[in-house]
Amino acid sequence: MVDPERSTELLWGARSRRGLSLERIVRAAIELADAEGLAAVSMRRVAERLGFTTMSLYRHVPGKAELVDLMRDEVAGEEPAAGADRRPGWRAELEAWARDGLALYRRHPWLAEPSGTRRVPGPNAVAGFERALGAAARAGLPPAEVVAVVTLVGGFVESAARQVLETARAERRTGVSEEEWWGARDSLFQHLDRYPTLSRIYREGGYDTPLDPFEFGLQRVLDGVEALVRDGTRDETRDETRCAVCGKTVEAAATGRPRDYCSRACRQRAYRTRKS
Amino acid sequence: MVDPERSTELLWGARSRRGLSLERIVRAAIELADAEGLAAVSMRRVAERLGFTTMSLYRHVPGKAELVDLMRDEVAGEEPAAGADRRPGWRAELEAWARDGLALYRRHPWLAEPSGTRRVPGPNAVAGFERALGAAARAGLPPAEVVAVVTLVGGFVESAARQVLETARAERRTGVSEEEWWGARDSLFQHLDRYPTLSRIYREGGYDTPLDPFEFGLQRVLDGVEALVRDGTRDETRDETRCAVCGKTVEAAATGRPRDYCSRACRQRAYRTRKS
DNA sequence: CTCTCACGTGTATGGCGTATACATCTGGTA
DNA sequence: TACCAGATGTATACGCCATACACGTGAGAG
Repeated sequence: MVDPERSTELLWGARSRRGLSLERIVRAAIELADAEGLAAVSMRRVAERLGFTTMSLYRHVPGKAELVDLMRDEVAGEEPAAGADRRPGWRAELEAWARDGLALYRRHPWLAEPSGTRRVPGPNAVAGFERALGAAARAGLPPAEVVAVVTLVGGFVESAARQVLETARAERRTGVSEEEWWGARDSLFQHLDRYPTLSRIYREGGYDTPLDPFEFGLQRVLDGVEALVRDGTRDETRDETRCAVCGKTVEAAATGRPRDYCSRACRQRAYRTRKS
Repeated sequence: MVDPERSTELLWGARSRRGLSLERIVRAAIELADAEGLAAVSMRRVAERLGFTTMSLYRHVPGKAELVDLMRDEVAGEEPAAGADRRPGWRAELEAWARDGLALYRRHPWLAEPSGTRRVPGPNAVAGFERALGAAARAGLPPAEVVAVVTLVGGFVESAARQVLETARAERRTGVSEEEWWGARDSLFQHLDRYPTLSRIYREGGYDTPLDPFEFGLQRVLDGVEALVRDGTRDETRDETRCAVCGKTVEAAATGRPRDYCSRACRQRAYRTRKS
């Protein structure tokens, strides 16, 4: 059903050979999704918006999964807002990348919507990845850690975007704020005295002015990366190395092994990965 | 279509009033999802597995969305593996919580699968949340930050679980390892010289033995939280406070305002949130 | 013993992705 | 100019999905 091979071919192939229809289909689908969400994107509706029959789409796109892949990569190619701050340094660059990512999700909220299709990276998505790699690489980390850092930040952006968009959607749906909505869920909060910490934190005002999950999380994540960077540059001659799985600093064993793991669990994981 | 009110009522209500069917339905649906994925869970298939007609389910469950809510909360109530390490201290507890979360995703991979339904928290999910709040609260952070930390870690676990399960699924599907799969995508990698950093990192072996995204990311995230904790306890008498949006440390302005923001962007965001 | 009503069934509707067979349009060659 | 092959669009149909609605039916309450 889902054919990654065909998807990559479409994503990377010479797009406008005949200059015509594939792009119009993708664009129409994006407009539909922007207006009504991913759920509204059906082959029927896209075709009808273009004034064609449903099956005509299949002359240009193998199926819906590939269409969604193309939609994703198409919007990934949009230029980030030029006005934003572009300070130098790996942290500022990574931060800007993350912020551009969130802006992309804001422009196209359906990106955060679940779709059964597996994601195949297209040229525009890879270009974004490249940009993030460049930023992370300037931190001076070893290559595998550069990749892991970008994966981490990228995953965080998606997760935070989902949270932010979810609450935004909840507010818009009924016209009431998130706070009021939860306030009305008596049926839920009736039971909350079973949870002492939760209700204590609620009483103490932990929910009154919630921190922005994106801004807060981003700073924590980048702080974590920064700790890793500092840890690595601190002292090159020292007899310590990094766990090859999770990156924790570990003192080299007396035996002088070339690579160490911070725990049995991590060692096992490394072996399991290699066995393939 | 999706009715949160009804969902909460079902999730929190006295479950086995008549002792029988709702639980059997949920359990059958979970078995189906465990075996064949969320996509295989249709009202037909669930009913047929129980030896009833499709419509009989609607006597016990208002619709599919609510069924999925119930499935999620049901598995959220499973006991975490008892053998795991249970060291004290907020960091170890939060780490254990995250690891239990990942284990849950491993037992029920469909949790990470996208489903159009919005998630309504049930009692078991809230119990997990309570546990994480307790751990984070022991770090001595102000309440709003405790909530934000748990949100961050929870979001990370979901994101990392998705990544881990995705690669695991990719390996199983064709029987080849992730590495070989990507190696076979010539049509993709042909174009990769357009991306200098990416190909340099690839050449330098950044992809040869990738770090475990869960283990690596978890340590970074917790390092970030730890930096926040240390920052807060370091010096209470100092004339500094935290940005009310993103948690960055900021020096109090000369004017002695009660609450400060680290940047114009964060101040704007705070106002926008309050306007509701 | 009857009434009632929760529970299960049968049938139908409208939407979906897409397989297959057919029609039409177009451009290159004879 | 005539013709034909391939590209492009169309018509119809199938099987799946969630679910609305009207209808039985059987066990417990009065």
